[in-house]
Amino acid sequence: MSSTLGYALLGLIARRPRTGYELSQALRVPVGYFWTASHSQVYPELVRLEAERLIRGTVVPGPGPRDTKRYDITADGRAALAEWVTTPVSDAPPRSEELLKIYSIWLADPSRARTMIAAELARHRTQLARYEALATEFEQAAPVAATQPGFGDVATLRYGLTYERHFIDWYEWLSDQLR
Amino acid sequence: MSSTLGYALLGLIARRPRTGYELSQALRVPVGYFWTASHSQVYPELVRLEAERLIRGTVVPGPGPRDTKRYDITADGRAALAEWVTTPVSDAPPRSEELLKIYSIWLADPSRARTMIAAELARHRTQLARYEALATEFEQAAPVAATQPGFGDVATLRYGLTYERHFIDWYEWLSDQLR
DNA sequence: TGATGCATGTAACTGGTTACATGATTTT
DNA sequence: AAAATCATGTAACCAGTTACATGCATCA
Repeated sequence: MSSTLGYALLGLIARRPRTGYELSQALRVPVGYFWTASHSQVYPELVRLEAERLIRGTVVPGPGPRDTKRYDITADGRAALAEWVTTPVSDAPPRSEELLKIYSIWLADPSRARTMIAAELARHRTQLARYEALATEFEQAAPVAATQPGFGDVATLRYGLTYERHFIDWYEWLSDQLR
Repeated sequence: MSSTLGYALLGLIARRPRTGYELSQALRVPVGYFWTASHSQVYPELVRLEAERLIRGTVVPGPGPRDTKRYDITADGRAALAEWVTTPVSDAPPRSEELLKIYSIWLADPSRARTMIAAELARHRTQLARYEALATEFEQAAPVAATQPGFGDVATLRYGLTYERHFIDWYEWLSDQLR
């Protein structure tokens, strides 16, 4: 196997069996806070994963009008996923359009630049608030061991939280510089 | 105009005229620390930018065997770039394969997980050291106004620096959790 | 009766990566 | 003599986005 999307799907199915529709819905919001996909990507990928015997689909009567297919992970799928998570990530740095804009911010009109930065700050503060609300929920629940699925949620949420805080700090510094 | 790559190129050319080859070289290392491209993307994009009169190319004798084309930004190009940098970024969250792996780390063999995390920590520490060396250089130079090209470098480097520190803190927390 | 949700697909297009191609000059 | 650098392109492929298509059930 190869594609990152495939592993994103395996990661979801490994937690509990799901239908293609449910997986498509889940991927509209970023999995682990940093991966999205559209349903037009999901359905063909599920076909590929099943062909490779990493997941198994069984037709069940759906809650909607049509029958639906519920996918479950196989032993092979679980092994493939467990192996993938510990292989080194590609060393290509992540792309950021946001940073690329700041690279050329020096030639923008200063008042427009300040407006733009204020808008980005607001956006990141909203996101931070969302993460903080989730974090509060998590803290009230029982602590999770590192071998429980919930650990993935806690760890990625913690990253999201500090990621947004760091972004906000930086934008605050930036808006200071433009004053 | 539209493509992000086009704006990355404009951002470089706005600082000083460059040849296609020089631009390809510059983009092998991420511009603003967060955007790369290969030469096979750069050359066609330069043709498009010139067709839109955002840049102007003049043939000059190159340092190598072939003649080369040196591109300079036009008034239109500068205006397009200045406008783009203050328009809101797409609200799609950035993708991160790294985070997606952590989302499923719970089902990995714990000792392999620890090894992987140690490797990622080392990678981020190396990157941080690189950024810190650059930051020291910048601090020794004269301070730059927000309307000077150097401001883009200083601001993006500052982001890179805190980004890596934040990543390192998070991985340290993570390796604590796995112990 | 019109919108929303359930449910699954295909097609066209865009952006990016990898590989292939060519050929002169300079350095080892 | 071979490798690296200069210099610029094309082609094939892969991943991801947007749009198109269908049709039933439920709710406002």
